[in-house]
Amino acid sequence: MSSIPSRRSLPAPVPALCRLAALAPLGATGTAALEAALSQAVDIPARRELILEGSHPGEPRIIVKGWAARVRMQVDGSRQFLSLLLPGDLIALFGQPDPVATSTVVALTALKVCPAPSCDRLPSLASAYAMSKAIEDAYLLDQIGRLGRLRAQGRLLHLLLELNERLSLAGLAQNGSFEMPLTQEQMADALGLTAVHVNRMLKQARRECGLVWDGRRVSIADPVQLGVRIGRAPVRVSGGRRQELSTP
Amino acid sequence: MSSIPSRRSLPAPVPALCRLAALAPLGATGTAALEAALSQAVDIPARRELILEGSHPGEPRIIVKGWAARVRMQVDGSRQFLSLLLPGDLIALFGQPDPVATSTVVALTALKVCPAPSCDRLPSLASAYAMSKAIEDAYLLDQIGRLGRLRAQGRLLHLLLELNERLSLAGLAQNGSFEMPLTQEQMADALGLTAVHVNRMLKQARRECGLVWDGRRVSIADPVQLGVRIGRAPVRVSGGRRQELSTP
DNA sequence: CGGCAACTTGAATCGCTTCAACCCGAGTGG
DNA sequence: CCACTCGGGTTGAAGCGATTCAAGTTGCCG
Repeated sequence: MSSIPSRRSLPAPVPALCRLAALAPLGATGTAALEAALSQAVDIPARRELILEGSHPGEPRIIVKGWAARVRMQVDGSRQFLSLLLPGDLIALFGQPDPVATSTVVALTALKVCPAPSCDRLPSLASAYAMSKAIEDAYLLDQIGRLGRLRAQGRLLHLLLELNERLSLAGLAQNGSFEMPLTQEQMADALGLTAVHVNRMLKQARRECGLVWDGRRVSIADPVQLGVRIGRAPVRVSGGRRQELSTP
Repeated sequence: MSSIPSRRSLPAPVPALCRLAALAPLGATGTAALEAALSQAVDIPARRELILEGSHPGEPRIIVKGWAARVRMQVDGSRQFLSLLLPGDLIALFGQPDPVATSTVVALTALKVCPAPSCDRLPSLASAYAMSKAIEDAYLLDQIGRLGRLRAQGRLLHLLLELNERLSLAGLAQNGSFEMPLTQEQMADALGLTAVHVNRMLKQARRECGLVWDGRRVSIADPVQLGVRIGRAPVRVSGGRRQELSTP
């Protein structure tokens, strides 16, 4: 919720730091390393490709600001977003030697990215990275479930709940309300639908689910209740004791 | 006893070992550790669940024989297979502390599984595991692309090519022909379709694509050409130079 | 002002699901 | 021995959900 370490109980001013601190206690050295890296953040224009499928992915980086997507192109020109990348997410983090990128990463908005500090000497960073990777994998599985077994409206609401959940971790969503920079066409690429149909489902969701979307900001009336309604549980990747996802 | 190291150039007698040896050079100690683990393989009946979503996943294991699936259940009772697990695949391998399984793993056929030797003291095993994990991730991305942007027939052929590719690595497929233990209903769960429609697409594929499927064995006339036709490239996760996974 | 990208809406078409019936081979038990 | 069931495969017909194509709107920016 609040950044873990010590001093501030206010939401961290930097969303990316806020997210990573929420994944694992960073300690003074981890925080310092990240802040040093953050100061080297560079700007990337929208539509720029950060990683090309089939090429060497380059050094690991952290998304500081803006949204990106991992994307797969089909021969017929249609696109499928494999996952969305939000502030605090890591890219180009690989375990195997001599890695080759398995997907293209493209900036959906203007972006700020910084190098991800090496975690070789910083166990606290290493475990934050491991958590981040585990969470990313879990959301990939969610994406498969969405595309495989949900209809258009379920997919849309499911994804909005995921975004709310992930942005909350970085302090970028409050009470089911968050900045939403994607166009309907980009939503369609994420959902395996056409932009036209996303538009229709959106209209329906506004009517039936208390969804507000003015083009810049999304507000979900009651995220928890909506999650129950469409059968979506929050993603959890560690912590043996039952969290309070209780249905008593 | 020995498999890769020295004497035989024939395919290794144990498919699981064959696959892991193909991922990274195992060396004598790695091979020995795996063979010791293989001798502890146990039988699991079909339909048994090996890991339950939301619970602690238990110790890492290797699938020695048979097929399994990672599966997500929907509230309405429909199932979606997230990935198929074949001989040589690892399960319950996590990087984060105190992990919680993000998907259920269920045996699709009768199974033999053995414990996966710890890789803490065996760098060669560690890199084989890392490769295995990277490959698994890559196939998850393929699954997303399949479900998001392919029609039924494309999905079916795409998956069959994936299976051919993966089984080849373990020495379980030759010239596009392999044992196929899945029912059409299980294929449907993997493809996000209904069993009825899988049946129809199969019939069409037999007519139009030179596919043979007698219920136990699948044969693809020309896997390479079919891959080109439907726009599928072999999965590759490392090695800047082009590998050849050639099917000569 | 024109031009462009994103959003909106309608109508026709298509792909897949749904529901149904039927076939077949492998047990199983009277 | 045959009637029975049961899981898996096969096929037809009807219905619906999503796509496609097309036209029109809005807002933004040079």
